[in-house]
Amino acid sequence: MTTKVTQGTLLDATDKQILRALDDDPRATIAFLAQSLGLARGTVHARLRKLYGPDGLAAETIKVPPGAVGRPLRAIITAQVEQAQFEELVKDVSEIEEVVECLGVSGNHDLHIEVVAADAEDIYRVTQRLMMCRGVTRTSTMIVLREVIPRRMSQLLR
Amino acid sequence: MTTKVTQGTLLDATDKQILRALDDDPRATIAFLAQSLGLARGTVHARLRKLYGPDGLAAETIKVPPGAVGRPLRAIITAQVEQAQFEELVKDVSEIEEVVECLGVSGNHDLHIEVVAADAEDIYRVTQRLMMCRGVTRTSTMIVLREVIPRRMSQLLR
DNA sequence: CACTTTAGTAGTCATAGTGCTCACTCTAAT
DNA sequence: ATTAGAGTGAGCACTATGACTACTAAAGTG
Repeated sequence: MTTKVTQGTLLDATDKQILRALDDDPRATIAFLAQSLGLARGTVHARLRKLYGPDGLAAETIKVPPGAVGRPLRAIITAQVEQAQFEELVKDVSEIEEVVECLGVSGNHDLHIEVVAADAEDIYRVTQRLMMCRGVTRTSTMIVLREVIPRRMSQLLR
Repeated sequence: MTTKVTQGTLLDATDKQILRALDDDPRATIAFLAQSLGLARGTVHARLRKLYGPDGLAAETIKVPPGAVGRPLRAIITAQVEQAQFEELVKDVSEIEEVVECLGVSGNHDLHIEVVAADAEDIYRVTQRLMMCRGVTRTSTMIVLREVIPRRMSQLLR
């Protein structure tokens, strides 16, 4: 088995089974997992300790619909930046709490920023704030009209 | 308090506190949460039952680094589609397991698809498969070079 | 205003789960 | 053949859970 759960190592079939079951029911007990997966309780216990441990693959996160925190709108903002002051830029962008993710991508645009907001005006304000971040030269905003496939990971655990 | 946790309702301060603590430590016990947040055990128990309950705001999901399941590369693919056969298209795209999310967006591109893959060749294969989905007329691929700000939600729980 | 509803607190209880050991087995690698 | 790593099943003391109680406080209704 390929079980060493450290950076760069893969999850084996048992890890995936456990994580999949946990995705179904995040607060399932160890005993329940063991029983429903046909494993010994100690085994699940040990796996979980590794998965959640210091250099494990921290395995869960909150999945709050942005609407539940007053920000039902989503937008994708792409931004072109001057490479010079990159670290300062990252700091500036990080401070915008509406920013949910920021990726550096290949292609015409340098940054790919995902944002949640209360309404259209709010998105406008966020865009303005982004324009004021050090190094940002241009932005382009796309509003998310529909979640065609909501974010999913469990299909990767097979 | 604004506590009815149903669709369209907001999380109140207590819900947010609990979820934030849970984001830190997904497997924290109810007793621990109660103690560290200065609430009665029964209160946390009741809140959690609602949050995770049938019409609660299902609150956690697995957060597996795609590298841990053999797909260290990420890409954003934008696709233009013919509106006609939309439902069929969604079905086709859903069947591609490398697709992690698919959003309908405003602007020039109709779909905004996030993909994980084993390597560049794998991304190429996924792109080819997307092109073969009913209704897709054009795609454009951006490789994710760096996670400038990793996906984060907890800043919204304040 | 009195009344009802809803949420929280602090306490109890029986049941169940946890984290930990141990001795044993199985498998793959040396 | 021997060793190292993982899984098993069992047992242990300890803790957490879920469900209950009686009581309090705040908010909404007639």
